[in-house]
Amino acid sequence: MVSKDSSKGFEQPYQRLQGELARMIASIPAGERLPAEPDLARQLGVSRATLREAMRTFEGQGMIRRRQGVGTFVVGQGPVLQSGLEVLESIETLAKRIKLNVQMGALRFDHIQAGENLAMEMDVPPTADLLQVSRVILAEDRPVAYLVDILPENILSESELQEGFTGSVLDYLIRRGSPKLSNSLTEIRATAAKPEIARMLQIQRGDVLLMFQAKLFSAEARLVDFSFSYFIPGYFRFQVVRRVGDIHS
Amino acid sequence: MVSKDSSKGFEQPYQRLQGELARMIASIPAGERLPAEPDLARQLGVSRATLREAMRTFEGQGMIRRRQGVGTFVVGQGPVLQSGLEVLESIETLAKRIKLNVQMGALRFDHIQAGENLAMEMDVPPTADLLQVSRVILAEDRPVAYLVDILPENILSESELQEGFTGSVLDYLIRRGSPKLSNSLTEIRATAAKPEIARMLQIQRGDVLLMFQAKLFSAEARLVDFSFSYFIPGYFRFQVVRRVGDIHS
DNA sequence: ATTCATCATAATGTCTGACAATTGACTTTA
DNA sequence: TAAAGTCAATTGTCAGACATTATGATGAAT
Repeated sequence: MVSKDSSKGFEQPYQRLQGELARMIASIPAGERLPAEPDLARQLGVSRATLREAMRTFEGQGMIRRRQGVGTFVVGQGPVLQSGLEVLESIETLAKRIKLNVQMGALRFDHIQAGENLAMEMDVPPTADLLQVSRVILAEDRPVAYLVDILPENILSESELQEGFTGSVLDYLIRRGSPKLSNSLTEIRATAAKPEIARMLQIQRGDVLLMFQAKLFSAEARLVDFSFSYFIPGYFRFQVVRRVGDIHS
Repeated sequence: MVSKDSSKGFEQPYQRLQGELARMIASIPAGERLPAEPDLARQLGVSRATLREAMRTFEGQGMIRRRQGVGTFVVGQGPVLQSGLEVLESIETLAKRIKLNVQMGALRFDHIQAGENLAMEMDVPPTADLLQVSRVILAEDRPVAYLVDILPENILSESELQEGFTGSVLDYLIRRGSPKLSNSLTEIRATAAKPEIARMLQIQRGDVLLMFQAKLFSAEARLVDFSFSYFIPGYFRFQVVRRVGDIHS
């Protein structure tokens, strides 16, 4: 049982790697070279094989580029790191990175029953009790987004959210640590503002909004959060790296 | 110099792997288990390390889920494969899959000079000659999308496109095989239809459109295509799997 | 019979070391 | 000067081993 140094000791090497590598890549100017793999592996305290697994994912997201015989380079486009859609993060986290001063306004809780449509989408009985959390996100005191989260009551209760809720259900669930979250399936749409939402966001009815409709799944593949996010164009930049698909069946 | 069987022999192992693994994953029912890594590696003719690099990327895209001590499983959500944004494919390819009868209309070529803005975005001299390809995509004889591609003249010329162009610059470049394409950086926006585009799409000025602004890069990290895609909501469903980010600096 | 602890088994996670393939710079040579 | 050859550095791949974790089987205790 050599315990390996591993100062933290509570994370799997790969997870720690993912974070440290991301920070390192972000800290290196575009176009610059990363240390050679053997050096980098030593420096990060993992084997080259494990390092390469992580590198491959970052390469897949277009953050780095590797050339055999030459080296690994940080690719230009900074924005990929800034707001890539591959990683799910809260509006707050995202906004902080763009150095926006964000606040939450018009918070509202509603206890609703699933009903036909929601029961279909969320795969629960139509009589299921749900908690609906709605709020406006303000940046520099101007409304920029309207967020609605719908969760089963047994996953999150209103009383639990009363304190320590800063606007992001996602961040709250991550902090709480249970259930363990894995990923979200997000559908991207453009929509016109309905009267209710227009009023909340202080825009005109019919104005253009970017909308994410997301299903957040736990590690056990259970749906824990069904959410609608409406964004006023111009405040956020959402980007995604799409690899050219060789898959032509 | 054991030449390894490797029937094809012209691709790097990893690239071949990516395709074969994708097909294999797609062919396995959701929830089912993949063969164990050592077996799978043997079956695909690569080492376990190489296989794991590929697996890691598919895991990152939410297609598979691995559990230590148990195995690797194909994750449910069919939509991931159906119209996930991670893979770049042409509107035609996408439309075919949804079984839409698609056609191209109002094709138009323009020879333009880059100018200030385009020169910035595309990283070319302001005097560079560019080819602009615009067209409307019709589904069931109704306009559903308006596409504009802008390419350097030396990459694609009008005369070359005169024959065999079916509406997708991407598909054409893939078929031609040069330059080799790697990925695109796509920004997702919502916008109101400008008069010109509204006329093309037979909608009202100011109507809501989903818009992709994409930069397509070659394997040498050169920009080969700068494109704008406008979609009328309701005909396509764009989805993306976002993994919960552990990265909290 | 039921419950609990223990063990064996199998799978992924990680490590080590090596060799192959590619690139770029340097050296040598015509 | 220009071409060819050499060499070192770097990523790509491989093989084998051990570590860690989850599952089911086994047997003992209740």
